[in-house]
Amino acid sequence: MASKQGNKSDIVDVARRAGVSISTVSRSFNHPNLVNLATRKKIEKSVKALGYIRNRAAQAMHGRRSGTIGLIVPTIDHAIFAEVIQSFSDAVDQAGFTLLIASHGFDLEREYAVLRKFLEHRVDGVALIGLDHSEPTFQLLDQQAVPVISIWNYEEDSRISCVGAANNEAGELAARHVLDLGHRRIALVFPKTVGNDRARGRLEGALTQLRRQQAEPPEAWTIQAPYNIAEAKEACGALFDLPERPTALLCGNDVIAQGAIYAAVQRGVKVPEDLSVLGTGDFKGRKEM
Amino acid sequence: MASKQGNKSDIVDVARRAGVSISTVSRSFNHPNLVNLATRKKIEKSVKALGYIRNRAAQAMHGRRSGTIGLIVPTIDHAIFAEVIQSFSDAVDQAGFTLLIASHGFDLEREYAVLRKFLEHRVDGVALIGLDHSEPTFQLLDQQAVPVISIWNYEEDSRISCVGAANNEAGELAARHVLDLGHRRIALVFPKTVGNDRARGRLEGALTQLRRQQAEPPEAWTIQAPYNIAEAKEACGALFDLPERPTALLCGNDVIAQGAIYAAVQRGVKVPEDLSVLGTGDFKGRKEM
DNA sequence: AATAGTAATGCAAACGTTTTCATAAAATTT
DNA sequence: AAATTTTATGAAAACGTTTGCATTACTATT
Repeated sequence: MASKQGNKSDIVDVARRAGVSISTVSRSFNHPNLVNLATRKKIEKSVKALGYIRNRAAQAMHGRRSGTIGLIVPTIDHAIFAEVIQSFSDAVDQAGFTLLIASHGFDLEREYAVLRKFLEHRVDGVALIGLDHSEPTFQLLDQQAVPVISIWNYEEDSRISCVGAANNEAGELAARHVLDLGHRRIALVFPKTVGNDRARGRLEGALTQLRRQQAEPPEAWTIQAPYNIAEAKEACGALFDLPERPTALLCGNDVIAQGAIYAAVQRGVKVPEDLSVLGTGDFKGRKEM
Repeated sequence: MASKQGNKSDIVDVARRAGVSISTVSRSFNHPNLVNLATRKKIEKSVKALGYIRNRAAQAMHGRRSGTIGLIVPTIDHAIFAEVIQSFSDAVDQAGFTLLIASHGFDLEREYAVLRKFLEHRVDGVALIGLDHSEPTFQLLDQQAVPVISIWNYEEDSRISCVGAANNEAGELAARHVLDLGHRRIALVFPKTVGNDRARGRLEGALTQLRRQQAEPPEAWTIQAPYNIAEAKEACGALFDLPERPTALLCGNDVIAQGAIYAAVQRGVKVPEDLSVLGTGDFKGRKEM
């Protein structure tokens, strides 16, 4: 075995063993074409023998890149974020970078703290989720001039580069669709919009469009429902028990839409014959069974 | 505004602005009690004014810790792993460390590559999932003497520290349970065991126990099913169509158990009256609806 | 009042690399 | 064969910190 225990060989050791200078060793890593093939082989051998592993920390100190990208999410343990993280991770990996990750549990102060930590590690770039961030976060970001991108929502006039869903547009589109279908009595079922820019955007978009076509729903037809099928079902149930019933439901997300359908079925309201239900999202249908 | 653009202030700038030496600045970060309160205040002010952010890379170079922990998982986008990652992340965070993460898609060579990458970043510790790793991975691990832990399965004689389920025991326990219930005609439905140490462990444990009590199932009663309710249902269906039917089903996981129940129901076999079904895992019941 | 501790600070060496500049050797041109 | 270019290498300065040692100024002890 080539390795003794507790060995932490550095570039100097490698150089000595290969009988060359450390500059040559460094060069053979970073600009292999500048060093003679035979020399390179010797170095490679020395590296293997010593079990040498380069120290990125030392590299990073030279103004070179740290080779890391930071991703800050609200939470990891949620299907939708897990998906994003996976894709992001794959891309980062493929580019030869390493991914730093942290979750803040929807707490913007923790988000700021995490960002600082990442900056201490000199990440070469950061990705955040969504466009709602604290002022200090925004300031830190452009004070440090670190490349940053926001994933999740798209807004024309965002303070940082972003890629994601254009929720306002989605809402408008949804409203236009049911209107085009001929509906005039349209109810809106959305989750709480405080601290939920997606829902807010969709709701605003939908309302804008409905107003534009003189189909703004009455107070009683704009209700709130949590992100939870059972509770959404209940909330929608109340809607059906009103004297005047809407002919279409615009739901803020697919979970609510699902609940709405169950509520309708329970009351014998036929979907889509008696009621149109539109969800926003792209849930896959139930695959199982 | 205190910050100009493109400012990359370092500890020297901070020291100069505060009118102290860099040693004092460094000390005020790392051993605040060794520096006079008034001085500390001055330094703090200087830090704020310059928007200075410490460089962990430079710190790491001093043999100090890098402040990072690496977590290598097969895949992120899977509920069970996402849960583990979330918990791990929280713990790492709380300890003031930063989490490096990577997934290898069940490819042990990629796992090795990722480990190397993490080692280049001088992680202070690594966590892996499961106990199946390539020989080079194991060697690298103890050659570099990096603290390592495996999450997922527990095995007495593991090469690396581990914490997780003791699958052999789980299998034995499951078998003992149905035997204690009085069953003698017990079938086993497990996923493929190649490359799936959990399933293998459980199956082995179960078989050991069944043999011990002279209740080893006939060839036809030991079947394979994929991790998928629909297909598991089908696989189990075949089992029920045999001339001689088992009275109990030992399933390798909860998904299979679910499929088994559906298959039974479909054929009018009553669970648990006519058939006992035991799954291994801790799936929550269906919450929705 | 002299002495011994203690508290607060600075100097300079170290950490493991990369990179600029200089130099030697080899290959090419005249 | 001399002059020029190219190729391969090394010496040493930098990167931004931490830390051991030395120094100074106080504070407590005798």
